[in-house]
Parts: sequence; C-alpha cells; structure tokens
Amino acid sequence: MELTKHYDPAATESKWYAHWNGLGYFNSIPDNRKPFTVVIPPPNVTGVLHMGHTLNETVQDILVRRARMSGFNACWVPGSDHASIATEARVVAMLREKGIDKNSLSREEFLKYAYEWKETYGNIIYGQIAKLGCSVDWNRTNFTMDDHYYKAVISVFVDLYRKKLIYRGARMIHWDPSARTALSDEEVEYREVEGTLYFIKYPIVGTAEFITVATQRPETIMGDTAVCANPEDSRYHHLKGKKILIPLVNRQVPMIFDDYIDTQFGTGALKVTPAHDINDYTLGLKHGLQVIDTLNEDGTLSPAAEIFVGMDRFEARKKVVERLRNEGFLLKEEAYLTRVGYSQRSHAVVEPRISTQWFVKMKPLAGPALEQVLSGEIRIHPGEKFLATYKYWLENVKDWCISRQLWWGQRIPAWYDSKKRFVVAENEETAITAYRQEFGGLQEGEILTQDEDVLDTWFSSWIWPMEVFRGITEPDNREFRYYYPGSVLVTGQDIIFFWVARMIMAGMEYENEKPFSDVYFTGMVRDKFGRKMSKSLGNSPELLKLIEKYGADAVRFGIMISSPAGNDLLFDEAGMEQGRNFNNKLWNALKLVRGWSSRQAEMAGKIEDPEMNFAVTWFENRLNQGKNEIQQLISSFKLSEALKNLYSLIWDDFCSWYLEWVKPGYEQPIPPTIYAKTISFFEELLQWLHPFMPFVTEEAYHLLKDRKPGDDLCIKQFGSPGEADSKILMTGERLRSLLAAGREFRQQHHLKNIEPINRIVLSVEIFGNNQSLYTIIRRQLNASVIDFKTNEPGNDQPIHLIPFMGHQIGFQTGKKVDVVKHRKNLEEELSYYLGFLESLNKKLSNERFMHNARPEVVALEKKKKEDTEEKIAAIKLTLKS
RNA sequence: GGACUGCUAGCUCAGCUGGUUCAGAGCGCUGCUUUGACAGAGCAGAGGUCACUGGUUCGAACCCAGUGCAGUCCA
Repeated sequence: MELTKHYDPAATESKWYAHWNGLGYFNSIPDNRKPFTVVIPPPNVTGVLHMGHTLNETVQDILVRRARMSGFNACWVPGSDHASIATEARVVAMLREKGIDKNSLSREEFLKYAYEWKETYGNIIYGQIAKLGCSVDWNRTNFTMDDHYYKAVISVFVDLYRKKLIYRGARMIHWDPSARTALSDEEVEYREVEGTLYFIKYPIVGTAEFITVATQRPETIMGDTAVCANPEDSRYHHLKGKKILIPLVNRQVPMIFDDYIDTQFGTGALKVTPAHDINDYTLGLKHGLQVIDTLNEDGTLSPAAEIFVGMDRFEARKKVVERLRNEGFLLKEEAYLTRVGYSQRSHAVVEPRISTQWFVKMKPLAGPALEQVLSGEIRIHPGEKFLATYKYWLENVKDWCISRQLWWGQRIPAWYDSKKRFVVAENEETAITAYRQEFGGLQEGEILTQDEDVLDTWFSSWIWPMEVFRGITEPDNREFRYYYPGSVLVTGQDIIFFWVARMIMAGMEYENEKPFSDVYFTGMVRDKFGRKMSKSLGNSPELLKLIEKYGADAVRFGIMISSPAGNDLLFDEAGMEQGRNFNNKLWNALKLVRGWSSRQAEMAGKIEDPEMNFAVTWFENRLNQGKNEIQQLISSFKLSEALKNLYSLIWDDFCSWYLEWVKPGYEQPIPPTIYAKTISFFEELLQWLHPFMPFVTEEAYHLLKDRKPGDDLCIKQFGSPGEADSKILMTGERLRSLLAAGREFRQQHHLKNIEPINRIVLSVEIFGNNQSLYTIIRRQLNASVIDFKTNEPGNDQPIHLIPFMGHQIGFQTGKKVDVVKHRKNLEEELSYYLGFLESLNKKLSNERFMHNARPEVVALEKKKKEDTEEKIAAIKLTLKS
C-alpha cells in the first residue's frame, strides 16, 4: 500500500478511538494490579470545552495513558458538573430569548428545561473529550446530579448538620442581584474601579451646623442609622449626644463614636448603613443600631428607602446625587479609585446583604486539610508557587455560605413548619419522624414544607473523588476501596479554594484519607498577546475546528509544547502547526522505513552485524539516554520538557542522524539485521510518544509491521530503559561534529553535494578502527577515500586542513578554494583560544583559587588548559601549512 | 496595603546543590539546497551586559540586600 504524501489525521483518529474503546482498553475493573486513579475535573454543562479544558484533559490523558502502559490499572473517570448558578443563568437567558420568564414557570417546569440543556451540552462536552483522544472509562460517567450523587450530597449535608458543622443563621452575605441569590466569599471577584467620593452635609439637629461625611454610595443614605467618628477626633467632640438629620428622608439618627473610624479617610466622619456594608453591620451590632434594608433582592430600592422606590440602585445613585445637589447637601465630589465586588458568574455588582442562609463551619475542616499538604502527604506541583496561597487561605478561612436561591441543584434537606421551626433530614418521611421527636406531632392539617433553596455547586463537587466510586452512598464497596485515594488531580489554579482545598477537607472528614497524592496545577490559557480568552474578544478558538484543521494529535502537541506547569500558557496556533509538521515527519520516516522492507538482502562485510554497525550501537545508547531523561521529566511532572526531548530525539537523533546513517543507497539492499533493529527503534519511539500523540503513533505502529489482534500501542507495556554507554555517546558527538565540519567546509567553499571530496585525511586516534564509522563519514560527506596520514599534506592536490578536537583533519578536493578567507577564520579562532588560555592561566596562578576551590574543580581547570593548548597547537600547525 | 511568583536571544521558555568552551532549546529570522522519506523539508548562520544597583565568594544567570517592572492571590 502506497502511503499518502501527508499524514491525514481525519482518516485515522475516529478509527482508532473506536478501536480502543471497542476493545475496552479504557475500561477499568479492580484487579491485582496497582490502580492509577484520576477523576476528571467535571466540566460545567454551561457550554462547550475551551482551551483551558483542552490543556487539562491532555495532561490527564498523558498521565493516564502512560500509567496504563506502565503496569497500572488506569482508571480515568469522566463526568460533568451541573454548575448550579452558572447553568441556571444560561437556562434563564435561553428561556428569555424564547420569551419565557423564569418566574412564570413552576420549579418542575424549569427543571425540565434545565435537564434538556444539560443533556445537550453534556453530550457536546463528552463528544469533545472523545475527539481529543482522552482515554476515559465511559462506563463510569458521572454527573453531579445523578440520583446516587444527589443522595450523597444530601447525606453529607445531613451528616454535617448533625455534627454541628452546618448551621443556619442570619449573616451579612454577598448578594448577587442579577441571579438573585447569595454567594460564597470565593464567588466574588474584586476589581479596581474609578468611582466618585461624594461629600455630603448632614444637618445637626437643633443647630445650624452640619457634619460632612464622605461616601461612595449616596443611594444608601436612606438606610443610614447613625453617623460615626473616632473618639480621639477632636473635630467632633462637641457632637457627643447630638442627633443628626439624614437628608432627603429627614430621619433623626444618633451621633456615635468608635475607634474603628479612620480619621484620615474623607472627613473622618462616617455614615453608618448597617444593612448595606459589612463594616457598618458590625458597627451596628456593637452599638445596637437599627437596620434599614433599602434594597430589594433584585437591586431596586425597597419601600424602606421611602424615595425612588422600585428604581434600580445605579439609577437611584444618580437621582439621589442630583437631589442632594439641588437641595444644597452636596459639598463636593472627588474621583476615587475603589474596589468593587462582582459576581463570578453573572458579573453583576454584588451587594452586602443581611440574610438567613446555611453555612459550613470551616475551621474544624481546615486543620486536617492543611496538615496533609504541609506534611507532604499531598504534593502540589509546582509547589513553590501555590503552597503559600493554599496555606494562607486555610489559615484564614471563613464560614462557607452554601445556600443558593436557585432551583438548579440539590435542594436543601430542611423542612419547616408554619412557625419556621425546622428539622434536617434525608427526605420528607424521615423529616416527619424527626419533627415528631423534636417538636411533638404536627397540627391538624399542617404540613412540613421543604426549604426552597439549593446548595452551592461546590458543595457537590467536593465529594467528587469519593462519590464517583459510590464512596459516600456505599462507603465499603469494593471499587471505592480499590480506587480511592486517587493518584493525581490535574486542574486549573483558579479553583484551588473552590474545589481542591474542599475536596481535601471532605476526604479527610469522610475517609480520614487524602483524595489524591499529587495535584498538578495548570496555568490559564491566554491568547498569544497575553490577553484572557473571551467571546467578546473573539480570541477563543473552537476546539473542534482546531482538531479539524490540525488533527487531535497536533492540537495536543501544540498545547503541551509550551505549557510549563502552573505558568500561564500563551495560545498560538503556530504550536499546532509545529505539531502537524511533526506528525508529517513521523509519517515520512515511516514511508522511508517501510520502503526498505522489500529491499532486505544479505550483504558482504561486517556492516551486517548490528554489533559492528556504529549507527545501530550509537542509537541504541542514545535511545536509552533519552528514555531515562524523559522518564525523569515525566515523574517530576515536567511534561512539556519531556515532549520537547522526545521531539528532538525523534526528529534530530532518529530521523536526521540515525536513519541517514543506515539508509541504503539508491535501490541498494539493506541488511535484514539492521532493518529489524530500525523497526524496533521506531516502535519504541512511537511507544514513548504515544501518551502525548496517541493517534498518529498507533497508526504508524500498525503500518510499520503486521500486528496480531490485540497488539496495540495503547496497551503495550513499557520495558525499563537500559544504561547508556557514555563513551559511545561521546563518539557519536564526535562523529556529528565531524560531519558538521565537513558540511561547513562544503558550504564555505561552495562545493555542491554531488561534487565528491576526493580525500579526507584524519588521525586514527579520533575514531579508532570501527570501519562502519568510516563508511558513515564517507557516505555522509560524499568522500571517495579516507586516509590516516596524520599531519601529512597530500601530494598532487592542495589539502585543506581544519583543526578538529585537538587534531586536524584535511579535505582534498579537485576544486580551488578560498585560502585567504580560510586563514582569516583560523586566525580569529586562534586568538579566541589564546585569550581563553590566558584566563585559565590567571586562574591557575591565583593562590586563593588554588587554595579554596575544590580539588576536582582545580583538576578540571587543568584539563581545560591542556585541551586548549592542544587546540592552539593544532590551529598553529594548520596555519603553518 | 500584605503575600507570592517572574524578569535570560525578536517570541515562548530551559538552565538541578554557585565551577566543564555555559550563556542554551524550540519557534521565528537570514543564506544556500529542489529528481530517491519529508519544502508541512534539508544544511548552515546571525541574534543576549542573564531587569537594575550594591554585597558575599578564588569564582555569581544562580546566594544575600535594595530598587524597578509585570502577573496572581488576599485585604
């Protein structure tokens, strides 16, 4: 079969994915091997996969495939996350486009739409994961709202409530007026914003005086219930006991004093609005102030505001300022840089709001989670970057607000009676029993009603590593005992608190065992200018289109080649082009080697014995060296470095050097032994590359040789790499330098490749008498004869001597060459070495160096001196001739 | 404001405990090369005061201190 000119990924990828999957290679069941467990960070069912996912999934697939090929029972669990608030927002928007208002729907009707949405996007995501080549076990797909998963989340809630680690209470929380729900602290993102500081005059009751306060939020003055100054601040001492009149609403409030106030900020006087600022809230509690909530849950002004009722908060701000100005209360305005909190999901400006919500007590959970990481039980990669952040967060963690005023998610298992007394229980039935026990029977006709709210989506994902194996619902099942704890978690650094820390907490709380041993943080994928990827910038490429254009292997290559762990990755299609070219290089090497299969024939001479063939011996050792390096890099999670090494091992060492060295001449035969060695080298390279680029390698593996059924690269086990002989490697280096020197000579003297070099003269000390080496030199440099008459110029034709590794080599051609230029180059080289020698001499005659430096360093310097002197001698000799 | 990380070639990054001719790789760039695997290629080449300033040391890209710039997290 004739192979195409270029490798065609589209033709092979779906074929191999179906093949692997069909034979169950990705499916795992417990056996006597060691497990290698990875749970996918479940993508949100909000949309399609982006480049961040692509990076994560690729990294995981590399690790999983490699483990599968290294004797482990590899199990990679796929799944998706219901992503409560994010998905609900998308569904609401989708409905709005259809002209349907969420509020006109019942909970059940809405959930029907949400499940439809989940079905559509969940499947798109799974399709993308498959396209990318991910070797996930499709029999183990989990969704965070699956029945068993739902039950698990509820039972964790009930359990933590019973342990008093969950409580309900009125607290100041972050409110998202757009999604109309509470948020956790982590779901708020702060940004610096240009704001205005308004200086407002508040009349002092019973006097003609004013007190001026500075505020960024004039629309909240209707909720003011005090004015406060620092007790040390002499400017306001005379106001003790006075009442202040709130402009526009004309309410009298007390003047209070507290050392919380910063005398330097603004005027040193603060308006206190306990309902709308966390600090004011605390101050209000301390001083027993009234709380007036002037906002509705959608961010419009409530009746309590008295004026501008029903108007949006930002509109109201303008109106309030306008009226304050008109009525003479506005003293001045100043530009002011301030920090504003935005909802991570809806991007609305969040409001501090007092509200009754459910919370998880975090301190007791944080301790063990911190200990796991600090003790090294869990290793974070790259550690130096994230350890401090992790530690700081856990040491300062605040209670976690887990209730959300949404429908899409696990509904909070609390049941209330008409007096708002409640019990927490798995379901309605047990709730009734529990209620009887606690409060006696229900009144005639009274029913218990379940809490309307659902749980934070992270309250479900924190048990992901356990419940995908039914570890919460059936804690002692065999699979869970086998697969848990997992091996490595690969995820983005942006969810270190949302998810990683909390999974460790849950693991410690429920299993007293970490959920994974290693955490590999990937960076954020940005565009090639370093900007975040976003729809509005149009710089977020579609995964499927990229795969269509370059092939999945090339996409994987492109994203891996430049992604050192933890660093942001600048996405550039050039990397994918490089990957595609790499595919093609492999493809063409394959074509070359396949062409030899019918040309195998015995040849006279020692070259047939692979032991005697330098190319074979050298590559064998080079391959071992490469494998050892790559193994080292992978085990320290330096995947992009490992890929780079493989790339150059294949492209440079194998294709550019080895294959050229063993390549038979035009229509010449190749010894079967050499052919067999070449096939086995190629196979090994494909195997090592397979975890990174699974498709092209599997295809090439099968085209290289006929395979028995079941002999697939996907499950082929690695052998352990042998030792590399450094002497042979050194000879290889020397050979490569010689070939380079010969090519440079040709280039400099415009000697075309088809014009032979008549004679090469070199010292026998350089390469000894391995004949196959000289064959390589003659063929690669197109030289007719090789002579060993050291330092002896030829007779009839001029010979051109070049210093080489302390010796000199000569090239004799029929052509005239540019002697002047040649000499000039040599002289330049000579002066460089003379300078270097001088610095060495200086160092060696420095007594302090000789005294203080380690002996081996001194020996090294002496060796350098000898080498340099040899080289100088060789150059001088060359110049003389 | 606090903490962390980074600053090495045009770009993206290696450079392990200070010491080989150590200033590197890939991409890009420049030149040359088209019948025998591959122009999606081959060969060769040019490119850097290792952010700056001081210090420690026989010796600093590497250690220490300070400065500047960038990014991230937390107030």
